[in-house]
Amino acid sequence: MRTGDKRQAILAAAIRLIARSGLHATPISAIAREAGVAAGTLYLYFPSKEAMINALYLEVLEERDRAIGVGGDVVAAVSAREGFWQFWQKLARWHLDFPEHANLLNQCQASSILTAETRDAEQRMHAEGMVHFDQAVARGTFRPISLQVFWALLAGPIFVLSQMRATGEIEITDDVLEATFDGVCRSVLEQR
Amino acid sequence: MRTGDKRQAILAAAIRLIARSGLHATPISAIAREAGVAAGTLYLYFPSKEAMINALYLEVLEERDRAIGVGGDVVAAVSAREGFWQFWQKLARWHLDFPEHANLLNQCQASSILTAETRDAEQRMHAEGMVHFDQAVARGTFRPISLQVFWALLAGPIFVLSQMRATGEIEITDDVLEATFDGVCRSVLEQR
DNA sequence: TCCTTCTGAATGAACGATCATTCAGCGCCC
DNA sequence: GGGCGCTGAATGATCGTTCATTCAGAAGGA
Repeated sequence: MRTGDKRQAILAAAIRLIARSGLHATPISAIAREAGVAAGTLYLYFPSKEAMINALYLEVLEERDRAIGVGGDVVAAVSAREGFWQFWQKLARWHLDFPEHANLLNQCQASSILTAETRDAEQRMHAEGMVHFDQAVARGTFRPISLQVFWALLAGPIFVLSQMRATGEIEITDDVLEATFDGVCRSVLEQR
Repeated sequence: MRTGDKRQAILAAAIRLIARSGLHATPISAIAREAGVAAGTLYLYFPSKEAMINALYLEVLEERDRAIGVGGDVVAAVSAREGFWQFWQKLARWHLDFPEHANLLNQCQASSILTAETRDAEQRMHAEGMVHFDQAVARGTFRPISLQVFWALLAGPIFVLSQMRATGEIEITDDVLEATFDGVCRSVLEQR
């Protein structure tokens, strides 16, 4: 087993269990058992449970950012809608392909377990994405709205669909995804 | 103190503490202290902590449904956009006026603490809202999309804005609300 | 009206279970 | 044999839940 594999095993186990049982009902002992390590091993990699969850949150966030790219799709495509689709679809697919990861982000954000340092790190991560957004607005690709409203209109529907599917309220087909994307386009894209 | 006041005091205390500390870090002892009752008193009103949270979830959900009405606004207004605004704005205002309540819904939904009975009860609550939606689609008020996609496009942005404000990432002004609503209208309203 | 009896809501100390965390010791590889 | 990665039993704190006890007030008789 390579160095660092145990760390990844612990984080992967934590994601599975937190998604299955919730943050409130996922003890260290269960995470260690699921990861196939001893409880004490966890404290070789993280100073505390809270620190572990914060590290997990940031790693999952980075994973998602890596999966959707830095936003280069929007600038490199033939049409505004096509470029935006590439970007939006990656974000949606990630949330649907990794429901446990998406759920972890949700639980962490809502439960006030994240420290100020974690939130700062998140802000710094998102800072580079803003550059692409400003450029796209200046070019007339997006309607002139603030970045926050833009993100709410773009990502909010994905989060709701993802959560609906987690509770079995809906099955996400390509039709559903395209219908949602069509709506999102109308809300944020400059119609010409 | 009237009969039932203690029950309400317990639920109100639970909302405050769960929003402040998270579901994972809110013991019965703290809820009882915050409510000004003994720990044992909690078990006169609820069979267990889990049952208390489930009851709390349903009551907050009913409270929200009561605040936004049954959807009569959409049918009774002079214009489609005006009627939809009345409805959408109530939903948005509720989430912004009661951030602790909104956060509770979020934490409960994400943490798999809700029982199958609770989810069933929620489904039954939402059933009546569908009737208005179907009528509005038939009348040509809304674009022909499924109820789930409609809800995702309508409510998703509100949830994101509400969560952003909770973390201090944004201040919600009337401008922000109107810009978001404008986007939502473009995505779900039939443009004529 | 006054005294006695009864009721049940409320209490909070106590309980066993379980939690996060620690650390002395084990085994493995250089 | 020495150092390192890892173990898992031990620890004290804290958890959800219980229940013997309290006591304010309702009920009823004289």
